[in-house]
Amino acid sequence: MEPLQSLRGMVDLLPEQTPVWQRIEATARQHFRRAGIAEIRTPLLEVTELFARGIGVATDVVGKEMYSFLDRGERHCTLRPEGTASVVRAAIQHGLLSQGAQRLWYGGPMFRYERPQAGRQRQFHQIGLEFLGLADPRSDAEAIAIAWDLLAGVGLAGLTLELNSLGSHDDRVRFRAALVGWLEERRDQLDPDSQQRLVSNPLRILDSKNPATQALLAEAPTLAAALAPESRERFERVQEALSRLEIPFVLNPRLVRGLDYYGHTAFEITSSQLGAQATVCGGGRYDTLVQQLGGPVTPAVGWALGMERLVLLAQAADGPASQAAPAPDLYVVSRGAAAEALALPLARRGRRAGLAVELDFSGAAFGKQFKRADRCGARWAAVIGEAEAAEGVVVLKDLRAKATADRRLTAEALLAWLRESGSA
RNA sequence: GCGGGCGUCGCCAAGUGGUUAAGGCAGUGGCUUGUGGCGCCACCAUUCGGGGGUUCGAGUCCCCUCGCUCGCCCCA
Repeated sequence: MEPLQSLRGMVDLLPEQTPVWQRIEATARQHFRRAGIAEIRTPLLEVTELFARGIGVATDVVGKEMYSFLDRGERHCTLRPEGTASVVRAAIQHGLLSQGAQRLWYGGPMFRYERPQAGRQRQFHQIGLEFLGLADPRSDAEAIAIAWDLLAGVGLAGLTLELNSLGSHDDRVRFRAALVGWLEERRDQLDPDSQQRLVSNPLRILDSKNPATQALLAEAPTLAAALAPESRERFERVQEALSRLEIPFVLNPRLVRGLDYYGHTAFEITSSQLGAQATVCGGGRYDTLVQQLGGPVTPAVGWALGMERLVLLAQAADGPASQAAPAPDLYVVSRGAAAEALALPLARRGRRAGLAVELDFSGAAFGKQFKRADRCGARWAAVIGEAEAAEGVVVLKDLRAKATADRRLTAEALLAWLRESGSA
């Protein structure tokens, strides 16, 4: 029989990795709770049209990366490639938007059919934040600050916050025309990818990695120059707010987010330690999305951060040592039918009393069982052999001490003693 | 979707055409029918991701395929 494998790009998180994830998730929850942000959970599966309308049909995410299929009822379904569209859909569907501003967070798996590489899987995990109904430039800064502090809370340093303004819809239309006009005249100097994008998505040419294209772009009209006075002022307010929070940022005029719904503030938090996929967190303002999905006119800001990339950085930051599984308080060792019958009940009583208890079913030589007890880091061993079983007693052995005398106690006395000694 | 690298035991890893595939860790059994962390002994890949081919002979060469990985694209 050929053993089956997980699908390409679908990764198992084994027991030794799970603690890092839990730690990060706990940190995130804590930061959200302090900031008064409530969790929302939405389905992993949505109608395909939600993403087509929300993210934009012309984007790569929608065009070629979605896990889409027809269900038994002939509905077009898609495994969510990102979280924002679903959150907005849910907020509209349940009338959350008529109850005032919503400060929400979500977390969980997302799916994108791409070639896996460092920091990128087909099923990956994001934690995201969405502020719905907030227009104030300071809310952009607040959202960014929460991301920044959360990342710091996980213990990461050396991150860069890159900031840009994409302006209003009108600003972008104006700029796009200017940029396309200018680049058309120099089409032959563009790399093939960028030539393609001249028609499909001209703004994306700005963050081309091609050196020649970048050199050319240095002379090109800039987005910043195309911003209307109100847009520019708004962007300045965001920067002021960040400065007051003492959050350092770098203006990056080439920063263009990939999804259609972004306007005005756009930002990314990047790390130089991640290889090609440097972005840990990305987000921005999306004042038109809610309306586009059939809801009331509602300003919004949000971001998403990539768990896999965060885990990569956290592991690099605090090394592999912090991942040790928590050691049990008590390890139950038994040998002989009568004794073995008592082991599980004793373990359960211990657990009910609040102790972390593991037990050995092997019935192997005591030496073997002690070896295992020792390896798993248990503080104490409870030993039941033929004699103890007959006497209704348990031997408590201190695994940390070298030569402390063992104690012979009843089960009750043993558990009481452990509780008092502070092991629980 | 496109390019580069790689694929030998659960993990790490020798081996680069010649008869029998090192070693370490982990695991199992024992030295010690009932007391651990050390030590010692034994066991643990008829087989080198899979399938074809070349050859007297292949883990070692060729082709295909699958997987992993890094990069491009894109993005968190």
